[in-house]
Amino acid sequence: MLDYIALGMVLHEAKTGYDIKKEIMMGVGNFYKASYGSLYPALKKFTDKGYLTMVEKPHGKRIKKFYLATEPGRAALLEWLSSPFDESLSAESLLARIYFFGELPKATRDNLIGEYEAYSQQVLGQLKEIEKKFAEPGPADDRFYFELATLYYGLASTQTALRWFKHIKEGKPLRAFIQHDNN
Amino acid sequence: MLDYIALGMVLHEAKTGYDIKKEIMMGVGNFYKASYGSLYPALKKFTDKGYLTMVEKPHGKRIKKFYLATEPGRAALLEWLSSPFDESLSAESLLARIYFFGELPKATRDNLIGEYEAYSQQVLGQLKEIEKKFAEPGPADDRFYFELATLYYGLASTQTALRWFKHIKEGKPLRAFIQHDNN
DNA sequence: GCGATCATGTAACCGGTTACATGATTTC
DNA sequence: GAAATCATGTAACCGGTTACATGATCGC
Repeated sequence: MLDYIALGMVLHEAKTGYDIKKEIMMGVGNFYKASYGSLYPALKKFTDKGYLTMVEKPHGKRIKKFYLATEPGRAALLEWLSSPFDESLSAESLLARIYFFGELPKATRDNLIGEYEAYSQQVLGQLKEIEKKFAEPGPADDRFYFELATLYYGLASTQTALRWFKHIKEGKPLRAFIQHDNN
Repeated sequence: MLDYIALGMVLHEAKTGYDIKKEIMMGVGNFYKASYGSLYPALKKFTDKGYLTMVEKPHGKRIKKFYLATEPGRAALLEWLSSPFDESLSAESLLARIYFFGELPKATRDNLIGEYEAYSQQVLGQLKEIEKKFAEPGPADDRFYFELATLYYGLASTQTALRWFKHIKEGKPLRAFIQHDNN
């Protein structure tokens, strides 16, 4: 996953490993962290594979290594972005893909977001099933309070995800997605 | 992490590895998945450490192994639950801990939830800073649409988390946390 | 000149997954 | 008696982190 994220960061501009890490922190750091211990080997791997080119530029007494995506690299990224939804994909993986969705044709990404949406809808249904089972007795809210609390967190997150998918599929203005009132 | 989650699942009742896996799926499966390839070794590790007892019960031609937390095991779990917040903790790790918060005295857990809350508040501030930078120009919402979209997802999730922390710290009824209207 | 930060990497470790292996019990 | 699922494990692998090692450049 880190390998593709790094690749995505150098589609349009050559960057050093150091810069790529900063870019990752700023761009997807919200839900994904990278360390040099995995980044540099990943860059080497994708360079060996032909997905990246590396050019060395002297900078004073030192040599900086600039990485840039090749055409096969770009193609590989698009394929990664377009690969069909699979239940084993983590939320972070989905978010990382969507980060680069501007690279995909609208039809493709709408289709993919639709898949994510369908799955979230399914998860929501499952969580609601579980909720029903526990909520039935009525006053037994005390015992299992925290066990249930995490379930409700899941319900809320899934609802938010669903709302977000719809929002970005329709290309609505982003600021409208969140509440700007309190705090 | 799996080791502690498994331990938490056998605080009050002895279960087989197979049962523990099902319990994990039902209880925290929402945000955490376990596989046998990690579960069985984890059970062995904590049994060797004295955190779990294992008793074999014949069942027809076969022997089932039932695991149950020991007193040191319970103490270790409480210590894990109580360990102070640390930025490197994942959201899943936090949720898993909170799942077992019913085992902690109210003062301790309120204090911990307060720490989580403070950190989320800080994250929210950072995300809002980034948002401000991008939102400033005004009409440049088209380019970087998906890059920004993940930022707004982060903003919404963090807001939800904050609302949830406050909700459960006050012990409010859980059903009141989510919107039951649409769908 | 000093501290921050730029800059690149390696080695040991770690928590986990996947695939494999095996077979008993239950349900129909 | 077949299929589902109960039940326990191992071995190879994998994506990553942590700690270590090293040194140059920039801003003050």
